[in-house]
Amino acid sequence: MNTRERLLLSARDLLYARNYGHVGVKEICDAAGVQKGSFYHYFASKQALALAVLDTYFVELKEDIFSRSFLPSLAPMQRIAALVDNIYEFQRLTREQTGKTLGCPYGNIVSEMATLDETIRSKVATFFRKVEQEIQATLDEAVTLGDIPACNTEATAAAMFSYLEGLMLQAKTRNDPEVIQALGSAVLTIRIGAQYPQ
Amino acid sequence: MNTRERLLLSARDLLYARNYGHVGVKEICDAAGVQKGSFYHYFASKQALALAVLDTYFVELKEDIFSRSFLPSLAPMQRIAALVDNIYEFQRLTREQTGKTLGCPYGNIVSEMATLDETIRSKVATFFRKVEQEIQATLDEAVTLGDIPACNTEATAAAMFSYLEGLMLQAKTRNDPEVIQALGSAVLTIRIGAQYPQ
DNA sequence: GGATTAACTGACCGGTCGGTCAAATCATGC
DNA sequence: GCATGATTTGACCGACCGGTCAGTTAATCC
Repeated sequence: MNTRERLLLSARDLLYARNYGHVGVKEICDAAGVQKGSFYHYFASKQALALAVLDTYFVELKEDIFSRSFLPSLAPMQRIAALVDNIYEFQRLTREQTGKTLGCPYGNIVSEMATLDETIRSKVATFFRKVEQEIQATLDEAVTLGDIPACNTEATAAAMFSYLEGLMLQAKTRNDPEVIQALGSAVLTIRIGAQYPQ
Repeated sequence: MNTRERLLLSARDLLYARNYGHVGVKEICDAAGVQKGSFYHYFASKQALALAVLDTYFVELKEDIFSRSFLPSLAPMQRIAALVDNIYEFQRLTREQTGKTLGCPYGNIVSEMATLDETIRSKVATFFRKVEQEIQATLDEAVTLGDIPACNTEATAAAMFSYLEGLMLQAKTRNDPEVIQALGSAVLTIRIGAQYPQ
């Protein structure tokens, strides 16, 4: 594995576990077996590294979870239910491996950095929008199929995603992923602008 | 105003705006017009200061918002709607004053510190539970009055609160409090364990 | 083989971190 | 006036921060 990739992998794990401000460049280098000088051969700054981690590995994680949730074989609303299951499973796994429930990688970094680094904030904001659009497309399909009454699917998708972020923060706060399973089903009850009573 | 109080007030504002790891003891002291030595006369550590801020000013903020939401003159579910309104109003105000949407003070610090400081994590977890209990009591009242069908009010309260945390994270991510108003009404649609179709 | 460039090394930079401490100053009660 | 304890001061500590840089090594190309 090349140097740049080793740095990105170490950074991914350390940043997710302990956040940007609490992880030093030296620590990332040590974990990757790389000298500090080499770090700055591949990345212009610590911030540039963090952006690269967001763009590659954190996005990869989202792709992985989404591809296992948004299956054509499932009915639209079942895909959203599967998304909750897969988020739960991922949080449960990291809890098993690290002893800590770490929450959402994107949610963590944006909570920490939104007011301090506009580049990071807007990158996460764009990422969030994309996720919401995927959920919205699923809701549109559900409406078309008549599975749910017509509603404001854009707003409902944003609300559902906000709820999932809230759930992951709850799980991190309690250091217990089970809350995601216990409360996850409610994501399906969220509705904005429903045109008919349910 | 005495020295300890000045330190707490400076810490409250700085910690809320820029988070624990990104604010130094010296900066808090400078803002309060206090020497560093004096700081350690009143607080054993930076962590102790943060805990004191949580216990006093952040709790005070919550009390303030809740007392203006959970009014006996309002029907139970209207109180929850009022809670959303007051959260929105607070985020809008801080955005107006600081140019940034700062999100939930508790959510921010627990997102940053949950994996690094068990004392802080459990304090926030306990605080969250209390908030959920207040919401639950309101839901119980709504069920008793027949305003909503019976449901698992404990789980529903936790889910509603998670949603509110998610909304505040969204507002911070977009640096725009309006999302709280746009999506806030959906909190009333969240339901877990409803015994009858709505 | 010689030149060029990429990759890497490790010491070093100024500055900041949380925290300490002995001494000075202040307020209080007797 | 004097003693006592609370409060304040500001210099100081070692560790660490993100980042730099001159120089070495390794790979590539003509």
